[in-house]
Amino acid sequence: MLKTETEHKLRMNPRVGLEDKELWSRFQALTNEMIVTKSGRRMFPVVKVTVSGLDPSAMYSLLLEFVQIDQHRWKYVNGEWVPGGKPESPPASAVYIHSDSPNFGSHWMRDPVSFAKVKLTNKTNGSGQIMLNSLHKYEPRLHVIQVGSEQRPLSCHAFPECQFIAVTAYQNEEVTALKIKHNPFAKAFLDTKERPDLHSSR
Amino acid sequence: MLKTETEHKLRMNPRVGLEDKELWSRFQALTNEMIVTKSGRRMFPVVKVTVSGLDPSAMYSLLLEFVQIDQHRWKYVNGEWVPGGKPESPPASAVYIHSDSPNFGSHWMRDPVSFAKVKLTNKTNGSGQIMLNSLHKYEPRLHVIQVGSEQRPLSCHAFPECQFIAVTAYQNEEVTALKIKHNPFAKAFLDTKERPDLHSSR
DNA sequence: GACCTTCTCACCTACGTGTTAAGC
DNA sequence: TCGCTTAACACGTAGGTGAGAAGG
Repeated sequence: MLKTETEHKLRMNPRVGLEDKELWSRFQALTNEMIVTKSGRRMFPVVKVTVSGLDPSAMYSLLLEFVQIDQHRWKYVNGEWVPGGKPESPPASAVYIHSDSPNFGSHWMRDPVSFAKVKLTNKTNGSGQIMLNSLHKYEPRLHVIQVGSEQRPLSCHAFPECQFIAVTAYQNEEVTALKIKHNPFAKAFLDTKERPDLHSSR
Repeated sequence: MLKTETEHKLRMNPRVGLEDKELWSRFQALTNEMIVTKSGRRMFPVVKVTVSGLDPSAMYSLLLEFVQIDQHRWKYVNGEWVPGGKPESPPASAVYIHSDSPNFGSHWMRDPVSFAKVKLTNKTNGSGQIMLNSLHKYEPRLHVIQVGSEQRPLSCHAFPECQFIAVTAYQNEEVTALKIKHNPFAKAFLDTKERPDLHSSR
């Protein structure tokens, strides 16, 4: 069953699944926002994927690309995101290489692959950080690349549930509340930002 | 100059250098000790090496092996380590695979390679931790392995300066004092363990 | 003035230290 | 008792949060 010809490996078709889809969908319903800072800010939720269909003994790299999915700049007015203004020139390629790269197919398929450490910025920074235009809309896409053999992409998988607008400060307070509710690092703000429909004492 | 034949790559001779030799030597002079715990304990100092002489485009893994260098169990008596008792059966192979593995020769040669995250234990634990026999003497050795092509070791480099006795609690208080003096994580104990020949009044 | 960005801050998570007392 | 191991602990490092004030 397991052919070893390079020809066979190149034809393998990776399958990709997004984890935490329910949480992502709740942010998507509100129009998600991600903070960008000079020194780089992590994403929350985290893009986390299950991968299958790779050759266990072949070598791959996993890349997360951030694609600006429309031309206009966005603006938050009266509780709503509306297109407006002139678009910024799209920055250089926004591609994060997963730090486990390169690695065997068996490694990528063993456990879900987390992109927790990717950092978003609005300044040209030291390597490893992703520069985005503030107030523009992005969609993350996963690329699986086989090492050697021309490095051409084996597959590309888009995550529409993970679309977001890059911001330097949160605009929609419902987004803020949902981030605080689920991100352990924001636990300090749990008391003050609880939804009014919950027990608000204490 | 750069031949691409596999035959050539296999013949390349990696060169390895140990960093922080001066610090390691100071511990060696006292007979170094490393704590082992159930949940795993990091080493201090950290084994850190510079690597050169690899094929930049070939793929390698770096392994740190802990070799039990003599048969007897050691005992700390009257400020001295003396051999004694019967030796434990040597445990299964104690080999730590650097988490950047596998990677290109260019990656390993770009910056010094740190083994800061290796954890030493005295219990059979979840993977990734190195089990050692307490009160036995060990020497770390670095193996450079080329991926594919039979996985046979390209080179093996021993670090006699890094020999240590595994312990569950420090025996020589001079070792303790030197660890506290240089390990940032032990800064809480700097006041109480200062050498008497230094200014001891804050 | 309105909008967007930057900086500092308190407050967390997460975990690496040797100490100490208890366990065996 | 003695020797060795374990677990709880206080106190650090390192760095991820949004808040809020200040800057442009």
